[in-house]
Amino acid sequence: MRVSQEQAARNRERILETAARLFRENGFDGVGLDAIMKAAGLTHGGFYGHFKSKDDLVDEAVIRALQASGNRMSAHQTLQKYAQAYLSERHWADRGNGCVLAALGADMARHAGGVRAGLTVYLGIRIDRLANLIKHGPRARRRQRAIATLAGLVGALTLARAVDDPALSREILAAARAVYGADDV
Amino acid sequence: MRVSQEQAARNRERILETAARLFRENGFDGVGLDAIMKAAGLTHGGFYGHFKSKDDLVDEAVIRALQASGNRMSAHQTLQKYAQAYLSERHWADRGNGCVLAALGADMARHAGGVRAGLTVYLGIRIDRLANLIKHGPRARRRQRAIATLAGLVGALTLARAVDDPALSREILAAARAVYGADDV
DNA sequence: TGTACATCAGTGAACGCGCGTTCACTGATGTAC
DNA sequence: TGTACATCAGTGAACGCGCGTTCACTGATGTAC
Repeated sequence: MRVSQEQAARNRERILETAARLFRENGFDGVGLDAIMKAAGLTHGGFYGHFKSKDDLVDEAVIRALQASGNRMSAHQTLQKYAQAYLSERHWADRGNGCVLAALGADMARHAGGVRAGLTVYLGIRIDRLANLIKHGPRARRRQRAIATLAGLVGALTLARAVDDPALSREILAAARAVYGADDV
Repeated sequence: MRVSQEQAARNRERILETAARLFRENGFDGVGLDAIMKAAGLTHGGFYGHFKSKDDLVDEAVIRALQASGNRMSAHQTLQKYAQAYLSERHWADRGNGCVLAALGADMARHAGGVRAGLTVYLGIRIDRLANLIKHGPRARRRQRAIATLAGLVGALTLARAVDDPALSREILAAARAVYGADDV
């Protein structure tokens, strides 16, 4: 049954958002088109009316999620506040809607195609913005600290999620908050 | 054709080492038993004489790789030297023999079974050792810095590998070396 | 504004391939005499 | 020490399932008159 063009556009959006969430929760290989389409309220056959292939969907979904987290970052006015939010237990628990770098970092490194190119552009922008949030020091040094801090956030969240023991997870997050969320960064 | 017990034990070792490498290069879902057994010089049918299932192999291979990187860490006498080696371009390029946390961090977080439990134990030990390498400050503060530094190393390597542009990869590694490999950490 | 028809978004069955797992078989190893 | 037989590590074909992809079909939408 045909559907209005507006509805079709909405469906496409919902597929993208659902995929962006399910990929972060289960990895690119950990969720199938069938599950994605079903979660988006459609049947799997209609997928190829919207996207060329699963890889195509991966590309678009990742780029969309990257932009979303970029916007989320921009809501914070200091590096410290961003770090506190990033390293919160809420973010730790909500992998599906959280940072793509922490949820899919290793997966993207292995993935062929447009994902890594999109990430490169996006990460450059994010580093610039983070560097601007740092107050003290010469420009090159601020950029260094921005990169190192971003790496610290991503690594801490990744480790806190990989570990099995909630107490250790909390300790990792708290330690990273103490170091990266401190005023002297 | 039957094989001597010593040869069988050697074959099991080779399967484990091959799997530990291929998993780091391609992810748990990115390499099949067929490819692992072939790379180990055997046929795939013999796999179940050595392991109960692929998940079982994942568990053993990860634990083995974690121990190996723990030994590698112990070879460095200061946190700074360890950071310099960890953030080298050599480590960046050699994912198959490098740090499991950077190569499979997100994958392990999603994986059910023994992998995460093994990682928890191992990571606790590693944090202890890193904290002992830090000279200044009270015990709790040294532990905080050890965790934050480890997170920074893992995150920086992950990002440097995920990005598409070699110049940006090198900049990430260099920035992290400057911050985490400095004497004041 | 109403009618007739072409378009096309979505459906669900089917295909083919890869991969984890099983199994009958082979032949060298290990052991009992 | 030599022989006969049981054991069992490894082989390769086969199975079954899941998943990406295709396709004939449906029926509501959009459009031409």
